Amino acid sequence: MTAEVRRVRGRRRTLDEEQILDAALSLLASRGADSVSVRGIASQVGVAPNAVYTYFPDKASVVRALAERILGEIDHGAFDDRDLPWRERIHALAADLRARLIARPGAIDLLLAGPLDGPNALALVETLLAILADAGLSPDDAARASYLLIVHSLGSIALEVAELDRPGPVLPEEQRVLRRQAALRAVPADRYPRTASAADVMAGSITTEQFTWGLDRVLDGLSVQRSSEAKQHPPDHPLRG
Amino acid sequence: MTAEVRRVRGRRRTLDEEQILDAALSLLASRGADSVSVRGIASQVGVAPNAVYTYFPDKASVVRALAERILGEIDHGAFDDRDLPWRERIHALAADLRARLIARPGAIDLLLAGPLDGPNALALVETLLAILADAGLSPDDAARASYLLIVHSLGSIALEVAELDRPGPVLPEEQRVLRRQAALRAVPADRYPRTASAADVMAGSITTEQFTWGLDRVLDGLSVQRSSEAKQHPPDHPLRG
DNA sequence: ACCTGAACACCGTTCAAGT
DNA sequence: ACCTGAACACCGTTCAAGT
Repeated sequence: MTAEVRRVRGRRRTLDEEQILDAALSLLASRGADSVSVRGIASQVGVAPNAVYTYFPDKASVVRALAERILGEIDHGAFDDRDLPWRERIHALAADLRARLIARPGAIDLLLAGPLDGPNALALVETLLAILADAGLSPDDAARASYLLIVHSLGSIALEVAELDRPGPVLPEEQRVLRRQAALRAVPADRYPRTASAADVMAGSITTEQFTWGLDRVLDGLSVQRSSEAKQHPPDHPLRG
Repeated sequence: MTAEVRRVRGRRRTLDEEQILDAALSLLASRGADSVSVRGIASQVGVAPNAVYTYFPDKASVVRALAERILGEIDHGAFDDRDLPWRERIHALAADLRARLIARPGAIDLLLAGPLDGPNALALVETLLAILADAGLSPDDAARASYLLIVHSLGSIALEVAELDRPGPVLPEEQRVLRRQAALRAVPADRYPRTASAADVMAGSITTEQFTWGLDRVLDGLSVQRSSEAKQHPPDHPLRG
């Protein structure tokens, strides 16, 4: 019955887990993933390095909590409007995730540092499964599809972030494309003829537009598979609702 | 005319770049990505830590060279048989890449640590573009498609490696699925009903079979896009050849 | 119970010195 | 030209001690 934790003896807590994660997030935003160190966090909150170990057993668990917290910023309620077409809902969810992770380079490294098995990661999967069920996919198809969509989204983000000059402030998309364009135009056409002549298109692969295009191709692929394997419910006409 | 570099004065080189990369690769295989340190490499080749800086300007360039070397292991010649169906050629290429990177956990982190702009990365893109051209895609479509395929492949691999208990030896696929299954079966069904009831299917998402399935969905998506935008050349009947 | 100081075993990198 | 020893500024983590 006593859910409250008794802290009778000894010093009061000067911090809590959230303040530690706040500090870590601010370091991540300002100076990149490498600066998210136990010592850096400690000095950010004004405490000795080893005081962090009062709240987390090791650095890995701080990183896990940080990844969870970033995923927790997503408002799942924004994507469960079943009146909207399911493709739109998935696009909105993916775009939201991408915008958040690109804005905080280094965050994707934290997410990919371990299994995505926290409550907020599971909530994200659950939301995706709900949308895919509304789209008419069977539970098994929806499970496979949700993983494929996560692979596409996180994979795109990881490749896009890998192009950044780390660390440093995030340049606007247009400038990043121009840099990539310059690099790709320097590709020797004698050795890489196809790459060289497609340089400008390849440079655009890190844009929002191409991310959306790729997502549409994946969704097309899922629709093809669905319509050929389960003809009893045609596309965009879910059985339920 | 004198392509040979003159080394008249001073000590002879006791090493070369390749030996450094050999040592780094063996560390990567035996003790994971974290152990690929300048000091670790140096002691592996039996030299003082700072001797590495004779061959590489900094650690980042060692990592770049290492990523390039891993991509260089792929035998592109194995995928340019134009008598084989293009889907098969892409599957073979992706499967080869995946097998190499899963066998060496940590390698995917090195690849995603910076831009994929080295000679071997470009050669990989060039090979993909050639296959996609054989498939009948326009140069622009092929460029977009090649990036999408790389995103899917590297994204799958990154998520799969993130599930591993790092560091340590790579468990066989079946055992990794069983571990994941156990974790997913523990998901509370009241809060995550869809995830919980799809636990066994979700557990299989890190398998070769699911990787292949996902790749097929992406390829389906590309085919849909191609057949609706360019009906002049039907699927699996390239214009050329 | 929580925080500190000090220490241990690392890390990347630089610099002056030796050959 | 190449390698070394020593140093600098880090890192994660542990441990005994103080309140």
